[in-house]
Amino acid sequence: MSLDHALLVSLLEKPSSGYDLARRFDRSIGHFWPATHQQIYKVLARMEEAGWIAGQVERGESGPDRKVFTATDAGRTMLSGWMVEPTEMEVARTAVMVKLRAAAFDDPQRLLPSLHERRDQHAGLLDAYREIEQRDFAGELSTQRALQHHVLKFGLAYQQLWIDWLAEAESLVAHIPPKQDNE
Amino acid sequence: MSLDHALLVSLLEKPSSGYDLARRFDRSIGHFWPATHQQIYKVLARMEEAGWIAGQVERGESGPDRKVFTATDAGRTMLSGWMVEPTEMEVARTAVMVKLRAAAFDDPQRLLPSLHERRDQHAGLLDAYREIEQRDFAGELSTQRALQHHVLKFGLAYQQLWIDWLAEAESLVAHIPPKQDNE
DNA sequence: CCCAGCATGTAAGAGGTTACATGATTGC
DNA sequence: GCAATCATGTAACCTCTTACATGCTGGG
Repeated sequence: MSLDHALLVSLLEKPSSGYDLARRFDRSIGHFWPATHQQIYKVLARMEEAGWIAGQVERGESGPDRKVFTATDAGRTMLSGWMVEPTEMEVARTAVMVKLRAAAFDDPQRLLPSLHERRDQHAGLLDAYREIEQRDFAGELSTQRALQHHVLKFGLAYQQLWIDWLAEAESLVAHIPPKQDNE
Repeated sequence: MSLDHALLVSLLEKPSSGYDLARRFDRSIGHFWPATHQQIYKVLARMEEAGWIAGQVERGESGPDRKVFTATDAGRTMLSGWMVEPTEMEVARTAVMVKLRAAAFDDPQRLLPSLHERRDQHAGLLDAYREIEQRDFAGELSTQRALQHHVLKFGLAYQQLWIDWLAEAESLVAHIPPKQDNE
């Protein structure tokens, strides 16, 4: 139930409407906690009722109205308590791993295209992260920025890990004699 | 909907009852696709109905009956088709990242204990993986074993990544002047 | 006698995804 | 006139988690 906390942090960083949050989630924090607008609106409503955030409707002169949310003191307190709780390790469900094991019961070479495609995707993300780093995290950083930068560094290292691992996987799979009866 | 495939692979590796699978998932494949026995029984029933696996009840002389499942040809075909489909990148929801960003609005040092605890957990997993590697993947390996080994290598690198990143995070957080008004 | 392990489930609920809905404005 | 963008939702569905249920056996 931690989309709540991600949204609260986002609102502390900058008061926003649900629509704003949905778009920002596509970029910054959404890389580590993705959410759709449907989810976001629902959680915002729940949090407003709980008193953790307060919404104020802004009349739109040109365009529709927007409801801008701000974190309340109660929300800040809640977040502060959550922050120090031990974080249970979230489980990774990675289909690629299952496929690698499945390859033992088929011609492993058939995996090559999807492995390669997957590697391209990670390389694309890595590039995107690098651009963000260049653009937003060069030179001296405030505390807030430094913390955000460290989060980004995890992303960089994680994508690199995938790229390296997939490259090895491709070469491993490519060198297996095809069509052998292994079971 | 990929617990189906994980179970199928497990059944190809060795025909088993739901109970067996639940216990094996705690160790091997469960590190990359965890599942509880409740889930497993339900999916097994669904897959049997679909004809991907076949169950045979073994009367237990001492102890309860067990229903042992085997992958069918249809199941094998299904798996083979799934294997070559492109794997969409699964999203990582990592609460620690949210907490790091939240720390900018609180005293960051309060994060230290949970970061350290978390690092211990990853170190423990790393050790466990290393033991598995020593025990099960030494010397010459069959195709099946080699593939499984590569999956394990991802786990090793992943845990190491976390450990390094958390260590850096701790030192970053520790060196921030406490109680400053950053917002 | 009680607890741990074997073996199989049902049921309720939380969280997330996908599809669908509405209504206004700006740009081509 | 039509598509895209702004802005906010509802509804159905799937997956996974957590709690509860049952009954039998072997060991201390």
